[in-house]
Amino acid sequence: MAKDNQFVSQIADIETDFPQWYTDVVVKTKLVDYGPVKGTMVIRPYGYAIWEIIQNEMDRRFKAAGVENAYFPLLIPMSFMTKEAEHVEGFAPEVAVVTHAGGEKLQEPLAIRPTSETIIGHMYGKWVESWRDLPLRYNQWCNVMRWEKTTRPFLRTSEFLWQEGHSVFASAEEAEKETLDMLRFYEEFAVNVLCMPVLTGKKTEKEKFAGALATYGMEAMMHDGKSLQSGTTHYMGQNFAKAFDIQFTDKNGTLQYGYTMSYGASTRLIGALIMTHGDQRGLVLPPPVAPVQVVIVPVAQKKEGVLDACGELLKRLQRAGFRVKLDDTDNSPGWKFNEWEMKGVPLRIELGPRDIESGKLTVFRRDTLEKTDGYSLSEAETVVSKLLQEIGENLYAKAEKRMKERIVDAETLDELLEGVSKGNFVRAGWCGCRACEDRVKEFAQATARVLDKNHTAKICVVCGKKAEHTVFFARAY
RNA sequence: UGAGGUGUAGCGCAGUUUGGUAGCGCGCUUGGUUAGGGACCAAGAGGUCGCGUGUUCAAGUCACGUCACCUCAACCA
Repeated sequence: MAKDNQFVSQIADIETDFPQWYTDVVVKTKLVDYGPVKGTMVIRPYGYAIWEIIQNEMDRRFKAAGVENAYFPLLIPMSFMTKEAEHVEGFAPEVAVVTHAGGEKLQEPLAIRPTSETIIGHMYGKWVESWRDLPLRYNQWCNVMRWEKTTRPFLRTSEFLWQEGHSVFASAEEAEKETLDMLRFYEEFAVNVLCMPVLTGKKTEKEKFAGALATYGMEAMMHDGKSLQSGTTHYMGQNFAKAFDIQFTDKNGTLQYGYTMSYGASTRLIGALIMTHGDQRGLVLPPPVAPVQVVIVPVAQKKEGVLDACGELLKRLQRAGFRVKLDDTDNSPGWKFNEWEMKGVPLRIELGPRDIESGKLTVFRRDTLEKTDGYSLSEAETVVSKLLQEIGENLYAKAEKRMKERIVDAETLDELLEGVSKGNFVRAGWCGCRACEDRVKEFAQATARVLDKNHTAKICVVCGKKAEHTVFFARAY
């Protein structure tokens, strides 16, 4: 036990020092390392493997929904950035700009994209001429740069990886529908791939994207009760179409502006995963995104037949379609157990002389920390399949239970403050005015995350007037 | 941008008060014994003490300057 405690002490306490726990976990499990430039991170193979799975799963869904991939340039002429008034105001403070190249000062400074609405708007302006050209529904996987003051691996870095989808439609209705469809798309992804419950809904004016008419968000509740925006969709109306001359001739021969929308989800999803499911021992990865779903740890691996049996099991499970790893390094079994638990592998199989002799399968579940040897080695494929399924469902259920328990209602500012201080999402009425929203922020350091679709509150939590909306307030990352 | 903190071996740190041989733990290399919850023994390798200037016979240690990173607030996927 003493040794076990020693191991645990390598990671900060998850309950009392969550920020440090997070930093410890991402670095010690080799997901990331800090880059030499402030706010940059290196995504190491184990972390990048998670991103690749997220990409593959999401990309497959995009393509099924009819979205096409493309790639637009990293550098954007500064003049593009200023074409949409609100957009430039919102992003100017965090744009990095290239002023010199080839040893000379550039005629026009070039923005390193913080997001690509402008350059894609510019290209769409060239490509759209007729109603027959619409809709355009493109997505790109890329990096973007936002010069943030405070940074944290995955949650907020100067440069991050994401996908950004940009569509243009002939009608407002179609663009608005796509905006809501994509919100549901993200939600489905969060639930089924990340095993992560989320709240989705419309953002307030204050929280909406610079240049959008409406922004919708997907918020996930982290282990400490704070909220993390994990995906957003934006309806731009004709704002960007007018700024970039995205015009087409309709069926009646009339010149019309298109309606645009965009949506994005980033490597922040990995941060969300870690903070949603992690525990005192480190990462807990849901089977659908785990780069290693099953690790086979040989016991007494130098004894005759052990490694052979492990290799055979490895091949069987690989053939069955699982992501499996055999750890045949020289480390002791105990060391491997702890290491792979810290790295969040959902299922571990311990295979030693005893198991080979008896034909039993010894498995350890990361989510419940339970070890059993009641399964048959010959049925390994079926057992693994069943357990991975159960683990995913259990992780979702646990996270959903926690989220539901931590949504509380408030009718006064004091109640709201008490709620968010205890790490809850607070559901409360809001009259809709900016002053009251600002007051919540000032009083409780909490922001309006999303509007509740089931509007139930009667009065505004701040001013007591009639509530126009019911809002989920929370402290956020 | 405000407030605090830290820079010494790959990692974590001690040493700085009172200037005088560069240390500890882990990790790493080699060999051996081990093996069902972070094994043990032995022998090794590894350092411009963040950077610069100064004081001094002598600076990791003192002075001044500078840079970087981390944490917390304000701003943000």
